[in-house]
This record gives sequence, C-alpha cells and structure tokens, in this order.
Amino acid sequence: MIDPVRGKPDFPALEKTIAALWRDRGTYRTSLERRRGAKRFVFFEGPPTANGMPHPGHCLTRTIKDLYPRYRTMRGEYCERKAGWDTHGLPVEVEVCKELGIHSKAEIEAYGIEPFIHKCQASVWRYMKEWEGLTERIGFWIDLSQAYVTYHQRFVESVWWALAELFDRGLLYQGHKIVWWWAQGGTALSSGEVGQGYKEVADPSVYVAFPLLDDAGLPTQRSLVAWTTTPWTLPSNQFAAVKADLEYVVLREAPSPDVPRLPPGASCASPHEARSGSDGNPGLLTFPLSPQARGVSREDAPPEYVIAAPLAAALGEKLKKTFDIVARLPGAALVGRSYLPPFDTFREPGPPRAVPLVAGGAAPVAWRVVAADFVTTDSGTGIVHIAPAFGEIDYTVLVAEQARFAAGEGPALLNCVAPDGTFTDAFGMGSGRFVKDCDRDITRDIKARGLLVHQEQYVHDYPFCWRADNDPLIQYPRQSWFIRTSQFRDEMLANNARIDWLPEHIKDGRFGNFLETNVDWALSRERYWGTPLPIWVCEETGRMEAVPSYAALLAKPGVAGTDVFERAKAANPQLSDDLKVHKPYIDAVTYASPFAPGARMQRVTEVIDCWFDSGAMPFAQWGWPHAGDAEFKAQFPADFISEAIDQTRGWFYSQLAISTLLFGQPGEGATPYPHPFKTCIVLGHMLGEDGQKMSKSKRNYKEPAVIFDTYGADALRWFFLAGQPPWNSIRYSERAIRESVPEFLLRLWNVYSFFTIYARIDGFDPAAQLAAPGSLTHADLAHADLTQPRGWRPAAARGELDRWMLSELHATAAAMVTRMDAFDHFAAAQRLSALVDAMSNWYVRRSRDRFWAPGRADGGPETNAEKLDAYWTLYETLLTITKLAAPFVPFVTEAIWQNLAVATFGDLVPESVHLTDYPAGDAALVDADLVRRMGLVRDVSSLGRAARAAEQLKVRQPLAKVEVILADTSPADEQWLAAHAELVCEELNVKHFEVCREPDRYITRSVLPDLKKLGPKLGKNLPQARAALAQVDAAALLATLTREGRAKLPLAGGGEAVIDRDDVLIRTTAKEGWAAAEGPRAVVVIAKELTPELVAEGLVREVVHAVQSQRKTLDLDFTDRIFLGFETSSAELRAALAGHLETVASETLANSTTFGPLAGAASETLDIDGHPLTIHLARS
RNA sequence: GCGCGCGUAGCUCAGUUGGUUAGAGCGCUACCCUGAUAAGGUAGAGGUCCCAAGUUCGAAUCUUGGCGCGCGCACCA
Repeated sequence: MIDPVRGKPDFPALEKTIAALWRDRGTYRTSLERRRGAKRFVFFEGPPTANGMPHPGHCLTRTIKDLYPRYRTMRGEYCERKAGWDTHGLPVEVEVCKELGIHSKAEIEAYGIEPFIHKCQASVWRYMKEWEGLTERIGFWIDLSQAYVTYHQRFVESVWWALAELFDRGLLYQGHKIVWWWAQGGTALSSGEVGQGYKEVADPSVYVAFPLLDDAGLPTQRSLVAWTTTPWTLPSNQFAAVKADLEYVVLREAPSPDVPRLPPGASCASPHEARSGSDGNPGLLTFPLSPQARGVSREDAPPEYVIAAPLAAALGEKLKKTFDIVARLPGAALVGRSYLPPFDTFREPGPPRAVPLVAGGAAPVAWRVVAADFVTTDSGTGIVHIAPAFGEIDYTVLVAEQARFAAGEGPALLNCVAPDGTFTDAFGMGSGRFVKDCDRDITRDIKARGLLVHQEQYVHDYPFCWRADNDPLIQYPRQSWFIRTSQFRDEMLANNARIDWLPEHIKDGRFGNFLETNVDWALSRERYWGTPLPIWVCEETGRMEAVPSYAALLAKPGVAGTDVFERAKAANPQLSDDLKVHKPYIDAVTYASPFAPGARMQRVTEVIDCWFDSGAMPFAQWGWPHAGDAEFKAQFPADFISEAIDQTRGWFYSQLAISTLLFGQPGEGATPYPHPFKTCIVLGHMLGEDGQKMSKSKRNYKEPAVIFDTYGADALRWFFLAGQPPWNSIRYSERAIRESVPEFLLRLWNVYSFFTIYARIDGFDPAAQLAAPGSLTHADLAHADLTQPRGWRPAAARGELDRWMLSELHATAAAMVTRMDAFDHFAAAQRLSALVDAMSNWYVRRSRDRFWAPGRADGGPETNAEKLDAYWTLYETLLTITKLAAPFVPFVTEAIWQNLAVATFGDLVPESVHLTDYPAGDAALVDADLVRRMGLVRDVSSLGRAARAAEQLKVRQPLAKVEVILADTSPADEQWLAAHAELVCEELNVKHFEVCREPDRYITRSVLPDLKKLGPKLGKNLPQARAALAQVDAAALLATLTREGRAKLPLAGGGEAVIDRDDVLIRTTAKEGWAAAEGPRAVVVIAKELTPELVAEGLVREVVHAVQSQRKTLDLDFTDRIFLGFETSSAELRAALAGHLETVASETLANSTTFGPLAGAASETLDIDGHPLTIHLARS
C-alpha cells in the first residue's frame, strides 16, 4: 500500500535515510550491473587534492559530475565512475612545511627527506573523511574503493612509461633556460603555477643613467637612460638594447630663468612658439638642434640624457624639468657604443677590451648598445637594461650576441645571484641577502654616484609562489627538463577543434588562445614529493636513458640500492610499498652503465610537475600500459568531463597535451581526435553571498554542511542545476538556495503528498489492481509502466484533462532527453520545473472535484471510473516525473519511488528509481492541439481574473456572464471553448460563459502583419505594407482573406503587395467601458451588473469563507463535522442565508445549520460586506 | 597592455536562427482558497534591455567604438 505522506517534509533527514539505503543495498553497483555490456558512457574524474577541506565549488563540480552519469545510466548506458586523488606536489609539501614550521629547502633537508616524504604521504589523507562524507552526502555516485591515487606505484609507473616514451622520441629534453624560479623553495614552476600566483604590488621603478664611453673608454656627460622595476638585476647588467629604427633624442636640462640664456635665435623659443613647430611633436621637445649646443665642453656641461623621442616628454614631466633637445638620432646610431655599467660587479678596470667577431672586426663582449626588435615605447625610456640571467627575452639577446663571436670567446652569462635568491660574494654590498630586499640599498648607491635619473613606485602584477604567497618569484637561469609541447601546437589545436566545449567560446577563446601561445612545458621540480623523473645518467659519460617501469629498472644489469627501501620497510613494516618508487629510496637505486664500462647509472634528482600526473590519468588510472589494457581501451577517450574554468590551464590542458603527444600522431593506429575527452562542461566560478570571490576570512559563504543540514543536498543540487547555465559564475547564496526549494522540490512533494493522502482514502492501490499479479516482469513494469491493471484505461479513453496532463508529460520527457543529450541540463531543468508547475497548478487543481467525488478508486464495485482515471493519471505522471527528476534530485525522487513503486509493487519493480529507464516520452500520447487549446482555457481564465481585478470585482462575488472574443476566430476553437464553459465558469465564479456573438460591441479588430513571414517576402516594402495594413478596413480584408486565401494590398509608392491569410495576425482590442482584459489570443469581457440573487450568493460565499476560517482557527480536522448557528440583525443577510442553508452546510461539513445561538459553541462576530453576523460553531 | 565573458525589473537571473505587448523566481501590493492547510493559488505595479554609431524593412539579439564589472594571460624590461 502507498503510505499517506502528510506534513512538511524534512529533506535533510530523508536524504540521510536514502543515503543509508543506497549504501546498504549497494545501489550504485547494481545500477552498473544492470548496464553491463551496454554502450559505454566514459567519464573521467578530475582528481581533487584531499589535503584541504572541500568547499562549495567542489559541491558544484560533484553535482554536475553526478548528473550526467546518472542520466546516461538511466538511458541505458554503462558508466563506470572511478574516483581519483591528486596527491603529489607543492600543495602537499607546503602544507607539511607549515605543519613542521619550516619553509626553506635547507630546512627540509635538515629535517630529513625520508621523514618528510612520510609526512607528505600521510598529509594527503588528512581530510579524506570530509571528502568521502561530502561525496556521499551530495549523492555523488562514484567508486571510492577503486580510486586511483597518483602516488601509488602503479600510477607512478604509468607516468614513467609516458615520460620514457617522450624521452625516447626526443620530446623530453634538458634545457638551460630562464625559468620562473621560486628561490625559497629552490624550484622552477610551470606557467600554470606561475599564473596562479600573480599579486598586485608596488615595486621600485628606477631610471638609471648608463654613461656612454668616449673613444678612450672614459665616461662622458652623455648617458643612456634605462628603466627597470628590478633594481636587483642591475649588478648583472650586460647590455642596453635600443630599437634601430626608432628616433632617440639627447636631452640637456634647460638653463633656469636666472641663468643667462643662450644667444637669441639659437634654441630658446618659448614653449608656446615651439609648439608651432612643424613636425607635430609636442611642446618643449621640438627645438631644432642648435649648432651652439653641440660643442659644449665636458667639464662645465650639465648631464645629457639619451632617450627615445616619444618618451622624452614623459620623462620631463616626471622630473618636472624642461629639457632642450641637443641632438636627434636613430637607434641604429647608438648600436655598438659602449657604456659604463651601473656596477663594477663583473667589470675589469680600464677601457673595454674588444674581441674578434666571426664576421670580422671586433667588439667588447658586454656593456654595449645592441639593437632589439622587442623594444617598444609603451613605457620606460626606449632603452632596455639587459640582464640575461633574469629575463627570458634578455637571455635571447645574450644568445644572439654569443653567436657573433667565436665559440667560447663571446659573452658569458653574468649572474651574481645564487639559486636561493641571495646575492653571491661577487656583489659584495648585497652578499647573502635576498635580492628583492636589496632594491633600496642598490637604488641609494646609484643615487649617491649621481646615476639615478628618477625614482618612483610602480604598481603592477607580479608573480608570487602560488603555495607560499609571500615569496616573490624571480626569473632565473636554470638547467631544467622540458617537454616539447610547442612542437605539437598544431596537433593540439586540431585535437581541440574536435572537442565539444560548453560554453562554446572556450574552444577558440580562452583555451584556443592558450594553445596558440604554447611554450614548452617546464616539467621538472627540484623538490621531494612527486613522481620522480625516471631518467638515469651515466656518471662518466653523462649519457642518459629513461626507465619505463620499476620492473624495467630491476632488470637492468648490476642493479644496486634496492636494499635501502627494504631496510626502511623492515624497520617500519607500516611503510607503504608505494614509496619505493619515490625519493629518497628510488635515488639509491643504481645500475651498470651501458655507456661506459664500470660506470654506474644514477637517477637525476628532480621530481615532476604534479599536473603531469593528473593529465596522465586517462591511462595511468589503470596502470596502463603495464596493466589494465582492456580497461584502458574500453575507457578511452572520455565522453564527458567537467571542472571549473580555472582548469583550462590545468587539467584540461595537461590531459590534452599529454594525450596529443602520446596518442595523437598522425598515421597508422593513431587515435582519432578528439581525445582524451569529447565533451567538456566548463563551470563558472563560484562567488560568495556578496558576489565577491569566496573567501574564508571574509566569511562570505556558508559551509556546505550547513546547507545540507538546513535545506538538504537536493536543494543545493537543484539550485546549481536549475538556477543558471553552468558556465555562469554562480552566486552561492543561502537565500537563493532556500528560495529554490518551494518552487520545485516542495511543489513536487506537495502533489505527491496530496496523492498519497487521497489514494489511501479512496483505496487506490495500483498493485492490487493488476489484472494478473505476478505475471508482470521487472522489464514490463520498467518499460511499459504498469499497463493492464484492472480498471485501468488507456489515455485515449480518459477525459481530456488527463490526456492533457499525459501529453504535457510525454512532450516534456522528449524535450528533456533532447536537452540532456546535448548536455544542456539547465534547459532540461526548466522544462521539468514547468511540468511540475502544470501538474500542481492546473492538473491537480482542476481534478480536485474528481478526487473528492463519491465512489472508490479500488477497482471494486463502488469504483468511480473518472475518479480512477484521475488516480491513474496522477500516479503515472508522478512516477514519470520522479524518473525524469531522478538524476537532478536523486534523494527526494528515491523517497517518492520507494513509496509509490516499491512499497506498492515490491519485487515487481526496480528497487531504486535510479535503476529504472529514463522516460523518453511517448509521442503517441502527445496531443499538441489539446495542449494549445488547454492553454487557451488557461488564458481565458487568467484574463477573466485580470478583468475582475481591474474592476475590483472579487472572485467570491458570483457574476452573471463572461464572454470571450478570440483574436483568431476558429470555429473549432470556439466550439471547444464553449464545451468548457463549465470549467471557465468555475474558475471565474460566473453563471454563464459564452463565445461572444456580437464581438463588435466590445472590441475592434485590426490586422497585423506577421513580420516573421512578411519580412523576408516584402523586404524594403514592408513599412509601406504595414502602413497600408493599418489604413485598410480590417473586417473587409479579413473577409477577403478568409474567402480567397489571399488579398492585394495597394502600396503608397504605387504597386501592390499580395498577402496570404498566413501572413497576417489579428489583434483584438477591447473598447472602453467594459470590464474586459485583452491578451494576444483573446479578449474576455465580464458582465459587471449584479442581480439581488447574485448578491445573495456572494454573501453566502462570504459566510462560508468566514466559517472555514473559524474551523481553521479552532484547529478542526478537515473531516470533522460541525453544528452551526447564525445570528444577524440584517434582514438581507438572513434572507440570503436562509435561501442557501444547504450550500453552507455541505461546504462547511455542518450537520445542522440554524439561526440562533448554540450551546457550547465558539462564537465570533464579524462584518460580512457591511452586514453584522455572529457565527456559533460547535464540533459535532 | 592583450584575450575571454558579462551588463535585461528593487534583488538573483532566463531570453532558442534578428520579428509585433522582453520573461521567471524572490520581494512588494491586492485578492482567492481553507478537503495539499505551519501549505497552495491568482492578479497587479515595476524595464531608456549600459551608452553611441552602424547593418537591416525591423536590433535586447548582429557589427564597430566607448563606459562599467568579472576572469584569464604575461618579454610591463
């Protein structure tokens, strides 16, 4: 039997029961079993890092990741969901360092790498309970027991295979490059990691004079002005770069007014006059070069500054000084000139020594002006200080310069900074101090020596370590390992082009752009807790080889050092075997070099970027190729993945890059694009209550646990899924989550509750009514939905309201499947919500009288057939909606299924709604015409209410008549409306309803062009046609159109337009003076006149209303019967009541109604439309 | 600086290929129901669709340029 469900549901409590049910029965596994062998729907879980607490953003991803696999499973596909955990890398190491209260690499080494690694391994499981709790609580069905873990040996070995493959193909190389360097952490970072750590900071911005040298190698008064925001790089200055075809000027400070000026006519025009100069350059700086200005002797001359012409004015403004231009010259004229570097760090005393060039001639190796195309005039001075050690582009200058000299003769890389970010002894004044901390002293020193032209603060974004955000990164030269991803740019783009991105703009926008500008992947990390780079080096020759697995390592000749791990394991049996492929144990493993007799092969020291781990999960989750061949082949590529937008540079990229490099090469056996994923939903960012970024310190969001306990997981899921398209940024607001409950979950629940209450009262039990209980199989029930029970009638035999409901139901199901197959759950959810609204606010409301009608619904002799139809219709509708909603709100739907299906049919139905088939909609039950006409009735009712409201004619007051005029007169529609007069009368509380016979009394008709049809047809003539249409006699035109199907319309500019009946729409407008309301499809007119009888009825309704309120106040059950007594001094009210006592009695469940007081009754005196009345009410 | 996205009612947001009166929920106001009842329903008010120009017969929608917000990127030396 179906349990009656009453009262307000406690969703959180209910969800916990359901979660336990799934856990106990292993429902997820069963759902897989049922689809074994079916077409696969492949899902990849992007592994979260479990060493931090889950937050609302994870709730969103987990909701989306659950929705589609559930849906696809119900649609008949087989969707394994294998969990995974990201466990390596800086996030973990930094967390452990915090715990230990240490920071630097030196401190880690002092603590000991071995215990440090153990701590890292333990740390990744720290919040596992919370993560598993969240996963179950939000209803994310995923197999946690089979989770892949990136530090597991099997996973590591898969990554090794990938790296060995890349190494063997020459795609993994060691390069000396300028990398973003985390000095305190002693490692390079990937561009993705660097991107995580940008912060806005104010750095010193200095303009420094580099005095040009004369032929004797002595500094002149004339200096290049270079600009930098990193004063600490000045001691390592090596070149100054200019743009060859850019104009530079030589500035000299203009004499102050009290100093005698230069001879008149030379160069001292006033600024205003100067502005009239013909070359269009602004202001003061347009003086022609004066002959006198050239020959100033060195000693008494003021300093002269060389700067790019377009930037000279800006410098003058900064210095608040006026300058004369004493020379103009192209950048090319500066190239080759030597200058005095700001520091003598690397400079020998004496004039610069020239070294022979390959192309002939000679040049000093450093402190010389070079030409470079990257020099711009966007900011600075147009003269770029080049310190090749600390800038990627600077480094290219060095490489280019080196090429001009014979090998070994050219400039060496100048670098006075140690890997830990401190100055070496080569730069004495900063020795041992962190470079950025020396900026001030360096600036002061330059100033003291008269070389500081200008100094200011410069606010810009600068990268910091994403895991230690007080540590600024520096660019630093380092030997590092790279993957040649840039060589595969086109392949990655081609692969990307085949991926379905949602939203679509990610493909060519954010992600495509990122691929376009791809640089080689800086893979290695000089750290401890990560997948060790599986490359062994010959200690003698330096030659290397990559090892693809631990077994391959053990198979090497003369392997030694495996005992280090074995001893550790013996000392500590708890030690995980997975650690044997990690530092420090793996570093101990050596073998005989194949390259030099007697030499040993030793592993390089680095570990790798943890993003490579997660990007390798498509195969590494199975341990492929060492194991899991069948699984990998069956589960690659993924049909669907989803993460938030920050993963474009993270997991989305690492997967695509690795997959493209490993599996994407054209030719035999290549995996066709796209891989490793076909569809990716990119989720928007989650914002806090205030629309700002979520932040723990700001407390602008509620913990998920609070939401779960207050509103439930379904509420949160529905909010995520139905609130907005998933790629919008979502405002995670408690208010919005709370408000999403009544509009869908509660509405559905209320209908369900309504159904169960009356089903019990009327004895409706679908199982008991089966014609042949037991003859139905699971499949019959699951697919055909309870066909052929006794008393059951097919839809065609039921009333039109039932057919309408079933039509809406099946149309919605079909639409939802279309939307869901296109990964558009937002649209699907909106359809679903509209369906539940239709069921609650029209079907149930209009069917109430059938549920309350006499007779039973148990299929027995007292059965009322129409009533039974209503039950079956509502039952089928509820059950189908439950299935439709199941992937969205899995808990509440399961609760409903358990009662409506399992409690009723027992073993005849699947034990969980999630084991059923998703309804695809039965087209045979969709009746578009019926839906349209029902919409018409709803429109008419709605317009009627609007008309009443406009005239302040409250619905309790019965009125005589309502008339409707359809905009588009169709006899069939009119007939249909007439047939539903009773319904409309009831909705509007009127006595008569009819289609108006004399529409001209109330309305005027006009003919409107159907622009969508007429636009393409008439084009430029459309405005004239519209004007003509407005003029023409609408009635006559309509008559013509109806009669002949088309009409000619003369146009103002001559000519005519031929229009078809379908090209026009008819608009009806209500005339003044009637209680009328108009909509696009109809005008509804209400008769305002009241007869005494109508007034009396109105009064009676008021009294009934008052009695009902009193019943409610007295807390009577709706089945309680009562005695009523009325007292009134109003003859009119008394007469009205006297005429309708029976109505009052039946409406209020009164056993008797009398005039006069009642003993033991609750009494209330009130005013009924101006008539005094005392109501005495006693329980029967 | 470059790129991507967004800007629609008091608030949170939809708006499908350009088309006639731009929608929903919440909130507000009025009303209805009182046998879903510590629920439910109906209606109303409320909008220069950020601004400007353009394309078009027609623009919230397409184009360009501004302004504002968010995010991303990084050779800002």
